[in-house]
Amino acid sequence: MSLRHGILGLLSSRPMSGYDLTREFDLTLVHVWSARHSQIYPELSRLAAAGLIEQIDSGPRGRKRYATTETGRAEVLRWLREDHPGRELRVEALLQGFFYWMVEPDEAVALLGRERVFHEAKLAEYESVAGADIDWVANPERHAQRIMLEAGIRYERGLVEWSDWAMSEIRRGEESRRVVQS
Amino acid sequence: MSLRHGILGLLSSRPMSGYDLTREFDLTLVHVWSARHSQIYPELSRLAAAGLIEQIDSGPRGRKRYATTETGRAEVLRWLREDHPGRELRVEALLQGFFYWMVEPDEAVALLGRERVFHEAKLAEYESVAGADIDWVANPERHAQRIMLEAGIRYERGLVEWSDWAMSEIRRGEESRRVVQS
DNA sequence: TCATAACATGTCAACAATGACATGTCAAGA
DNA sequence: TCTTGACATGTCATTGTTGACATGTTATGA
Repeated sequence: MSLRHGILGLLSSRPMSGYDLTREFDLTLVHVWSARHSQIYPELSRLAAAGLIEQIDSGPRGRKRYATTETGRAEVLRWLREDHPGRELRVEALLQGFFYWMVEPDEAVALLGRERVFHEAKLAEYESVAGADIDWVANPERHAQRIMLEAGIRYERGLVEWSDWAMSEIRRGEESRRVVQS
Repeated sequence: MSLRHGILGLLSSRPMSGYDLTREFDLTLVHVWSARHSQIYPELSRLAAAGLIEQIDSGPRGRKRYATTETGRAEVLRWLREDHPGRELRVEALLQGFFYWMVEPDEAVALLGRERVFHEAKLAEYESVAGADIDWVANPERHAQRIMLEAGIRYERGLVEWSDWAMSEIRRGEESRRVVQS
């Protein structure tokens, strides 16, 4: 249940409302863990009931700000130190790759081209954030963000390069089977 | 709903039982999309009811073999050509990275070291499969598997290299803040 | 002969996640 | 004055996923 820890982690840096948390998930965490407001609000109630966070004040428009409690911060640390964090991947576009053999090589190459376009755009987006005029080492929190951004950059760059490799590999396979057959 | 398409894709290569499918998911697809037998069996019933697959025979121990129907194969192709395959990532270990600032630099480095160990082992595993005495281009299906294996190799290698980079980056940040402070 | 392990299929309660629906506030600018 | 868009919080039905429970078969080798 990482939604809980994502919220707890964000609230450890500063008090936030459900709305703020939703925005934060959408802007940064979404790249590794997405969450909608419809999941966040009920979880805030549960976390408050469990004593891991508490509502510290109310603002205009019914805004409710929450902060972590001592127990809540301890729970994030316990989670960070945990022995077996989930590393499981679940990517529909990569699942599709296993079935590229079902289409003609030309089309498989086209599908890979589509992947390349997507990952190249993502890469450009990340690189522009990384290149922005920000003092990334000013504080440890921003530095952690920069480090995770780098993971994203390398991930996307890896997939761009992989797409290229895969396209040429498909041509190579096609060629090699053509030769064997004749 | 990619479970459905994973099953349909696997059955497009050869008829299989729920047991076979579970094994296949566990051996290969698990790296990008996991599924347990408790999810597979009910889905097989639904797919059969929808006319996308059909039971072609029965074997010993109550074994039931299924094959795709024409409609089923068409559905896989429709899915492959679909405009917006999900590329969303959800990796708990990477979510944790955003909160590394909550622990001391030494501990953050240790946590990254743990990640490095994990990804290095995964990488070695994938590389040993890739290096096995297999004719990967013999047929398009195996070739697709090799291409996806390559994605895994690059993904894991990327994370090993990223871990190294991140560890040195944390040291650099620590140093730079120490200098500013003094 | 018997134990074990792999083969084989299923159900179900609990939990996680999504997308749609629902409601209302406040600031800014036309 | 009014409209629009951002702010803000919630619910709920449906669907996806897990882990535990349940049951029985067949081959292998001790």
